[in-house]
Amino acid sequence: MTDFAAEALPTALFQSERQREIVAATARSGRVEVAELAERFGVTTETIRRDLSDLQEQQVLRRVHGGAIPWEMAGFEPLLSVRADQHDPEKRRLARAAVDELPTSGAVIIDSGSTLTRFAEAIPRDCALRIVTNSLPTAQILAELEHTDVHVIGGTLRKNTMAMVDADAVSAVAPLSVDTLFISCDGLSADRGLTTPYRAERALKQAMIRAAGRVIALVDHSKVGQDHFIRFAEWSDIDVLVTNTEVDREIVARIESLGPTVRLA
Amino acid sequence: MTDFAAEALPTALFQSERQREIVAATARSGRVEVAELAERFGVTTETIRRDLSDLQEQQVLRRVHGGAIPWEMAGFEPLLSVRADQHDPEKRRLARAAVDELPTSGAVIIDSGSTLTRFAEAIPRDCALRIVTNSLPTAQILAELEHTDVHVIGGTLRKNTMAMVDADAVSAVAPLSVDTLFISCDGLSADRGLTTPYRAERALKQAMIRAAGRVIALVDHSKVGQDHFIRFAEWSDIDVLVTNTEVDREIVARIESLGPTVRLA
DNA sequence: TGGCATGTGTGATCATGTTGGATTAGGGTG
DNA sequence: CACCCTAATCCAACATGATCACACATGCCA
Repeated sequence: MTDFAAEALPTALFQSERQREIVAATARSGRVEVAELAERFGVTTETIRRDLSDLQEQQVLRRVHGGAIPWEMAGFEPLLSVRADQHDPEKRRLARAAVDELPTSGAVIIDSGSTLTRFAEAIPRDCALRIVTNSLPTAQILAELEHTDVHVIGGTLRKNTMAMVDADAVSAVAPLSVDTLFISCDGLSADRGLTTPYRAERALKQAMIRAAGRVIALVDHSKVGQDHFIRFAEWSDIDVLVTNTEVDREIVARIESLGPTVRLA
Repeated sequence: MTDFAAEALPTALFQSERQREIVAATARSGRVEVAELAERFGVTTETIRRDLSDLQEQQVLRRVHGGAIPWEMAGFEPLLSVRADQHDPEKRRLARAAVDELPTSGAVIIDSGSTLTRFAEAIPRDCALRIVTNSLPTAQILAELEHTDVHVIGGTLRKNTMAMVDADAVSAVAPLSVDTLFISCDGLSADRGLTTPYRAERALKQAMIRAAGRVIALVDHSKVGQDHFIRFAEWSDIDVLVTNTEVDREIVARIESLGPTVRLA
């Protein structure tokens, strides 16, 4: 019971002040409760509920039964958010490095995955390419690039990755021809190439590889040396592998002997 | 506790002096109240309100209901995208009403547009449908419906609407057959039906209408009576029009005589 | 005389409380 | 696992008082 903020405030607060406090409390403790807030501010639970609804509309926090939680902690699939939390700085690092691999003109595909969403964030604002993606969050970020044409691959939305990976997506990718593909995977090794635990991903990723003249794989070091059940690319398919400096150098050497250039960041 | 209110000033102050004092008080305590200031300076609340409006224009403080707070403290910039939207409350109202038109099973299409994004938010969490949409924000919201299959229509992203409306989108919609379509428009009138200023939208919206057994139009009252250049649907295409109670009742009557049921919310 | 600053009055809007009826979460229990 | 129960929570609708915006009136001073 951290009662540090329990001092009864002498004056009634403005709505905006109260809402600011609620946001701060939510960010601090990760969760606030309606009843607790009502008591603390000396208002009814209905008022607090209205505050929470307002703040939810402003996308500052998200309502849950009985209270609210910070916006960024909500909704997005455990898989992606957990991973993002885990190796986020590394992913940003290699995303920044991979920007060098963007062509100066033409078209590229950006695969789905949290690393590639970080990559999309790292693309300079003056970029003037045609970019194709099957990832909803990546598309959203790319939309802010003024001079870039964003093309979304349609299909059934896989909710844990927020990406389209079904047969519709494959047939939308098949006719494309792009300069560069930025792809990711859930595991890779020198022996088995790029792998994923999801069968559905295989056809799409292979279609993407066929569509691209040049393939750049962005994979953080935690996945290097891990194998999964479904194998979708061999090393001869990959032109450049971008990963973190923390990676096992011996594996890097073996991969490089199989063709790809490996860049560390 | 500096009891600065004790400086009861015998002489009436000039406006500029009073305003300077208000700024100082706001900076000092982080908040001022209209009534309190009025009493302190011996002027009416209306005068204080005018002062606060002036000072807000000079960006030294920010008005809130009942008083004002320092400019810089009004922090956490809420995403203006949602809030800046015109007629947002009305849209939410009619979105809630339109939920009744959802079938209990089967497939539906949800068109793009801010009203329909509000509609997606209003869909109950236990909804178990297959939902097709060409709107990125709508897809993102639908992704949280656990039992719902979300299908995204691919194509080139139109950045101002965050939706796909090109030829790719049309050919993705063409083969579909769904129970209900929820559609919007930029203008409608009894004479000219549903219209939009965007030529590209026409083919897609017509394909959607052809794909659907039942068509529900969600349009807030501000668009009723407005005509735009491109006409994409006649009233015989529309089964139900959901709009706000503020709408011109005479227009409603004329529309109903042409076939559609009109629901007011 | 005209431009300001200010006061006054009125109807609109806003923030909050209140109430009653729906929903939901979380336990049991079979 | 399905079912039911209970209490908490939520939501919509209405009521109320405070606050606000606007139009207009007043008064002051160059």
